[in-house]
Amino acid sequence: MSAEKTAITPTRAQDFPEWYQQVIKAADMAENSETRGCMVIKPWGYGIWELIQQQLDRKFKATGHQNAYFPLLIPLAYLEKEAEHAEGFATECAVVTHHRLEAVKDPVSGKTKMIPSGELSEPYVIRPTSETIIGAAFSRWVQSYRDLPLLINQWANVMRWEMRPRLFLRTAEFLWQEGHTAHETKDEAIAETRLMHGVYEEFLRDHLAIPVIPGEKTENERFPGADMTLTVEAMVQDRKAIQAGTSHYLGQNFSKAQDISFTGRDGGIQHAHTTSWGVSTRMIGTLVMAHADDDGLVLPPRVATQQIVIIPVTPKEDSRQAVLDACHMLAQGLRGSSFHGDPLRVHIDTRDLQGGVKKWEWVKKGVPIRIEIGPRDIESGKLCFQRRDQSSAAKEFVDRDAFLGEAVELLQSIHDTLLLRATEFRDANIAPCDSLDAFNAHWSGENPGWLLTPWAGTPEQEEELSKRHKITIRCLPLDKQDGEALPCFLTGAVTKSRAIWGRSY
RNA sequence: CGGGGUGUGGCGCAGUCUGGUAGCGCGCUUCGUUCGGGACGAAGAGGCCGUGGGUUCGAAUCCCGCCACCCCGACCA
Repeated sequence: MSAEKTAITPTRAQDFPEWYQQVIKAADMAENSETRGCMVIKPWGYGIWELIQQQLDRKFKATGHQNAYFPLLIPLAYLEKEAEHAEGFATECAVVTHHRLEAVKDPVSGKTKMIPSGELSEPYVIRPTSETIIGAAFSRWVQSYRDLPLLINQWANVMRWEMRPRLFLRTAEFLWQEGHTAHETKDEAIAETRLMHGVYEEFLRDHLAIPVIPGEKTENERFPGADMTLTVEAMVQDRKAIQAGTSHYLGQNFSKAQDISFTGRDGGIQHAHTTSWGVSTRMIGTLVMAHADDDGLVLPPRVATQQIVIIPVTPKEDSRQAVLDACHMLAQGLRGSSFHGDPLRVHIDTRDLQGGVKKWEWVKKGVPIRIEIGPRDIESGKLCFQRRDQSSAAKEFVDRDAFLGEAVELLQSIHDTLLLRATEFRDANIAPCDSLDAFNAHWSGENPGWLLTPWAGTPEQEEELSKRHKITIRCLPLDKQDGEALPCFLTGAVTKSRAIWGRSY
């Protein structure tokens, strides 16, 4: 049998990285911009981000956080306060050194050039993350234990001068949220770190249909300046890992460096315990790599810019208006339903294009449900619908009235299917491993998947293995730190702890 | 920051070796046929060939500089 035609070339099996770029292009989500390493996020991609924002923001508010906004530019001196943190971000910082331009005519070409002038006495760094500038504010805001906890979130853009950008996964500028909190005690701060870690896990699972493994980073992989970094790790279709979100317990490192201190219940001066946590537009890249197929994007319904697209089939002028009326009536009805608290997002595609062109456009954009209504359906009261989680040829015919009642269930079923598929794929690609020989052999494969091992090695031993196989410990899975005591695959030392190893983005 | 590559209508490319003033496919516009369907035909619009200088009667093409982007590494949400 000849290979079926796919909407995306190459396919995942042929060239995964190129397939990824083509999916984004075909779905019209984003494009590279003139500005080095930066992307233009187009409406279809930005719509996904807006939904992610709205839904996450609700969860942040529900857990007691408030939004605020801090400056894009950070005084260079702030970054020098926490040594480990500064060192961690130094090579990626973009620096603002001037505050005006001067028009100068080039004597040779006669063209006017704008030359930076007005050098700043103190340069600014474009925020790569905001711990330092938010910490400076916290040090002013916190005076007494009564001012704590301080629970702040910021939706913002940040800049990290990355050497190898890739749409959504790694861009020089990206959008994210960064939560920053200060607490009276270590226990409270750690509880907060875990709470938000849990929020991320739940969000990825219930909203993006991405099953993640919650775990802790090893010392080597920790955020610069953190005492503990929790992560949610997703496996995408080439079996690589993507860190989808992190939550850090920063101890008193930043509060001591930036003097976030307060008078405690006993009248003594104490330093706050702080946390920070964030997810970024990288989640959109993760979503693409987790769910898209060889026909393009596949959107989980909760973050689909449009959840249902209705394509009127109007072959004859005399029935045209009746078909359009039926489409509008159906859309109206559907918009009256709600899915997880939001009205259904329904679009009628009335553009004057061939039906097949429209269909494939929406397939490539990943719309969960496509509906067609034509003259024959007007008489019968039916409609034809197609699910994006099924073959692009599969069609179902149902009564329009019945569909109205089933639409929400249908969307949930699509979500469940995506989550189940991703979970089965992930679980089929995590192998237990207890010997060094098997470990070493594993990584020579093309797309090796992850290994779960008993682990009691040192950071130096971890680094050696990481470099040799181009892998990292993705995390120490939270639910696997107190298992059966087994010998570490490297050192032989008996341990109850397990580590997950894999290649990552 | 190292190694490679590419800059030509909206997109993808040919033309560059062997200088003589620009071409193909897709897309776009219009008309017609077709269509529960990613169709076809015809006509049409659209380009200071990345940028600055040099050689030449003449440069997309040769020489020098610069800039940008892409791919492969090291770094990273």
